[in-house]
Amino acid sequence: MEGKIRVRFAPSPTGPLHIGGVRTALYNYLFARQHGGSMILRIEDTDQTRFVPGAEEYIIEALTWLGIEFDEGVHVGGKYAPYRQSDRKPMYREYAGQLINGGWAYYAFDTPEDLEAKRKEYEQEKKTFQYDASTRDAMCNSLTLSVEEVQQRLNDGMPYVVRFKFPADTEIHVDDLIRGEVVVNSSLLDDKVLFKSDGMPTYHLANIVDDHTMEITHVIRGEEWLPSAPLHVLLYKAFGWEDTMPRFAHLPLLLKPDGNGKLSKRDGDRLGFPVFPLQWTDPATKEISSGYRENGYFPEAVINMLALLGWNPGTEQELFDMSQLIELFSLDRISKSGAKFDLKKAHWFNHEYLVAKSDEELAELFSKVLENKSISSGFTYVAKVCGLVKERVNFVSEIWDQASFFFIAPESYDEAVIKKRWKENTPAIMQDVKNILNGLADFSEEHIHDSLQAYSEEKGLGMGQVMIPLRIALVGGTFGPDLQVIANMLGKEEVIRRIDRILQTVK
RNA sequence: GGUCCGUUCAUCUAAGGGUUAGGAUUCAAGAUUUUCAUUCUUGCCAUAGGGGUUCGAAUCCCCUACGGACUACCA
Repeated sequence: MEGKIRVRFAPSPTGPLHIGGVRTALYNYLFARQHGGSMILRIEDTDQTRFVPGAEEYIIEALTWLGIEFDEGVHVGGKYAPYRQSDRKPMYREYAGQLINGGWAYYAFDTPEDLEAKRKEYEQEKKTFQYDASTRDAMCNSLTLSVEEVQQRLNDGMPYVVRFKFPADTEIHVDDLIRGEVVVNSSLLDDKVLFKSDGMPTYHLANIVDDHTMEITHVIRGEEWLPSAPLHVLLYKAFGWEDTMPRFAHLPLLLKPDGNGKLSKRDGDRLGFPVFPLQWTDPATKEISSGYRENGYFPEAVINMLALLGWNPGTEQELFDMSQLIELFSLDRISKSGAKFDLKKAHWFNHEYLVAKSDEELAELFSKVLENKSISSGFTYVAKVCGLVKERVNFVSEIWDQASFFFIAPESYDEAVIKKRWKENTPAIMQDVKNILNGLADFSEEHIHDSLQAYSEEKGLGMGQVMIPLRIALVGGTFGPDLQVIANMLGKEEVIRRIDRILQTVK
C-alpha cells in the first residue's frame, strides 16, 4: 500500500462508548497495526448541546482497558494537534468560506421556525420537504437574496448557516472497501448544513477537513454513515482534495440479540448483558449502566468476541490474542450483514480465557472476592481451590458459588438432596465414618479414600451410601470436586466438625 | 413515504459455479465421573420465496418478501 497508513477513531463525547463503537475502534486499531500505520483518537464534539462531562475520559479509559492504543490523540498529543474539534474551531469557518467562494456552498438565513413551517406545509400534502436544488430557490439564502442583502445580513450579525450546494442530477460514486461501489444520484440528497449558526461546523465539514488535514488514509466507520458518504465524497471534490481522499470502509452494524434493530443502550440491562465496556453512571440521572469490566469479563475475551462479530479469518480458529488478530485481520473478510450479539458465546469466550489463566493469576483475582467477604486464606490454598473449580465457571466471581465450602462450612443443606440421599441408616454410617477419619494419622487423599473403601466393603455398602452423605456434610450439596481432595484440604478437624454438625442438624 | 445497504442452522459464521452445505456457541442424548461440573462421542437444526443464465447455482442476473440504516443547525 502506498504511503503510510493513518486511521482514526472519532467518537462524540455524548455518553459512554457503545460496544459497537469499541468494535469500530478495534478494527481501526488492527488495521493500523498490521500496516505499521498510525492510530489516532479524535474527539468530535461539535455539538455543544450533547456534550456529556466525563464521556471523553470514559472513552479513553475503556479503550486503554481493552488494550487499544493510540499513536496520536487528545490524550497523547501528536503533530497534528489539536485532536478535539472544539479546539480546532477557528479553522472551520475558513474552509466553509472556501466552499462558498468556489460556488459549492451558500449562506442560508432560514430560521428553524421557517424550516419547521415548510416541513409541515409539505407534510399536509403528503410530501417530504427537502432543502435541495428543487426547493432552495424558494428559500431565504444567498442564492435568492441579492449580494447587498446578503452582505447586509452578515454585517448585522444575523444568524446564518452554510449549506452545501448539491449539484442537480449527477451520479456520485462511493468506492467502499467492504461493499464495493455504491452509486447515488445527487438529487436525492439534501443541501446539508456544513456550518451551524452557533459558529461550529457540523460533523460533515469538520470530519472532512480533519481527515484531510490529519492525512487520514482510511476511514473505517459504522454503516450508519454510508448514506452520507456521497456528501463526503463530493466535499473532497469541492475542496480539490480528490487525490488524497481516504478509502472508505463501512462496517456492518451490531444488532440486538432478540428481535431486530441496532443495539442500543437500553438493550443491555434489559437482556442481561452489558452494551458498554465499563460501568457508567449518567451524570444527570445517576442511572447506572453495567460494563463488561465490572461484570467480570476479561479484556482479552471482549476483544476476541468483538473481533469475531463481523469478521473471521477464514479458518476454524476462534481464539486469538491481540497480536494474532493484528496479523490476520483484513478488511475484505468483514461480513456485509449485521451481527447479533450472542450472550452465551460471550460467556464461552470468557470461560476459555479464564481456564487458560494460571491458578495463581486466578487466585490473585479471586482474593479480592474473598476480601469483600472478609475471608482471609493462604494464597497457595486459594490458588489450589481456583485450579480445582476453574473448569466449571465462566467468571471469577462464580468461583465463590462453586467453592465457598473451602472457606466456610455449609450453612444449610440442599433439601432435595437430603430427602433423596439421607436414608435411615445414614446417621449410623456417618458416625462410623467420623470415627474412621478421626482415627487416621495420615489424612492424605489416599488414606481417606482407602479407609472409606475398606469400610464400605466390610459393611457391604455401596460407596455411594458412604460418600454422598459425607459430601453433603462437607459441601452442603451434591456438587464440587473430588471428595478426597476436599476432605484433605479442609483438614481432619474441620471435617469432623462438619460431620458432627450435619448429624445434629439432619435427623 | 423515499434512498441506500443487507438476507446460509436459534446465534456467530465457512464454502469466492461442481462438497453428504463445514466449524463454533446454544440445546438434546449417550459415555465417563460413586456427586455436580469438566471431558469425550453423537444428534437436532440453514442456503427467505419465485424466476432466469448454466451441463451444473448458496455462489451470477432479475423480481418479490423481510430486516436494517439514513432521511436534524446529532454525530
